[in-house]
Amino acid sequence: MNGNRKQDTSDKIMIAAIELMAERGYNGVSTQEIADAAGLSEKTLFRHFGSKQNLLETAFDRFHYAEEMRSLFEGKLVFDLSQDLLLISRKYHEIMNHNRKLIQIGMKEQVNLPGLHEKMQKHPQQLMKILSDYLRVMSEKGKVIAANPELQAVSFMMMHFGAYMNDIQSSADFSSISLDDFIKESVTIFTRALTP
Amino acid sequence: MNGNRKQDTSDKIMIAAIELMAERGYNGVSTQEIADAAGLSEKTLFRHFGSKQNLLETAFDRFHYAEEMRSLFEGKLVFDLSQDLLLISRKYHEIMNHNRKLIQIGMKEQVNLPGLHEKMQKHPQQLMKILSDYLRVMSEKGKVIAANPELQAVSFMMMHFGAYMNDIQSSADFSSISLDDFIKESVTIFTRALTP
DNA sequence: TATTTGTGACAGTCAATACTGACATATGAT
DNA sequence: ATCATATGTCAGTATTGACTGTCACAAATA
Repeated sequence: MNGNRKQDTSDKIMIAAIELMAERGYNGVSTQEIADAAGLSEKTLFRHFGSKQNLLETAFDRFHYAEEMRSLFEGKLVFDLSQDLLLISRKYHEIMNHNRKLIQIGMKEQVNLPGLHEKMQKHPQQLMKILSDYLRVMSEKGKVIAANPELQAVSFMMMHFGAYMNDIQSSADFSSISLDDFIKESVTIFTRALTP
Repeated sequence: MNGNRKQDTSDKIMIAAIELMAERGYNGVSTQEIADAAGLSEKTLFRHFGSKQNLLETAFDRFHYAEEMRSLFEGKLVFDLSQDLLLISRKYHEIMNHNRKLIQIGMKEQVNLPGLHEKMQKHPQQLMKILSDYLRVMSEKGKVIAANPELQAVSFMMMHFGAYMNDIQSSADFSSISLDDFIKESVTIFTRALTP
């Protein structure tokens, strides 16, 4: 009915590639395996992408969820520290989970994907800017202790980055602590620490 | 003079392997490259280790710094929250840095090294146990608010795990914030959050 | 000096893998 | 029905990479 048969197969291949490479790394997966997983022939893979390298790069550009962060929080921050930190940290994990596979690939390959690292750190950086700006304003409002907003923001982000990385690595997470409990605890801690 | 010529070459090879694999991953490095980097012949590599797989496993066992954590803190904790958290977090980064290359390899390869993940998480787990025990005692002493010590300990560890991972990944860390400043900030935050 | 031990050089095996070309086949559009 | 487009099949190339065997050489040891 529609003429996007080509796009569909391209997508299938890219999705299969991402799936496999996230587990075994770029060099750990063959083009044959990717094609099999996509239910297509290896030849088709090369017809679409020309090279394995290009396949990964294209896949990354296509499926890297790169929303403008700033707009996500427009009007959503109510300047209640606890509530806002909760919103921010939930959004953070939401975005990171959305890009989970790509992040896993990026962790493994610094060499096969030049320039990937910058893309991957864009979200966290944006978010950190938003958070430190927010903390600065809150400080001016007298709702947060006057200190170094950057340092505070970094600390908060690092905590969640750590939790996320821990989650990603242990396929069977035995930490026995749910992500949501952790998020709430982090908010409690920071609220108590930063409230004057 | 001494008969450890054999051990010396073995070590050279293992060190070269660790160095290269930390950057490019297990599949990203050939035995030829490893031998070259070690200044030896490929044949020697196989004479010593039999297989590439075994080389990595042996290297891991040999160079994985796995100190008994408990003894490191015997008598060192003075039950001043700020001071003790500082000691613990510094020790954490010290140990992680000591195992830096191996951790980098472990992040990339879940598949080529079965059982590696457990070894790698031993330190953090031990440390977390120590910290949560410590917080429980502090709580009983009335020096820390009564809450969930495990959750508090996890939060603290996650923060430092995140900082460490961030450090490892960005070869050129543009975060413009020094590790020591971060450590101090983390202690400040938690001290303020946990003190009654 | 004679012997053992560790290493190098070289040639080679065998399997995997990225990638290509030629031809046939299916599917949708006109 | 025809035609263009997208895919499959099959056979093949070239390279790489893990790993082996053989012989020669150097150094420590006895």
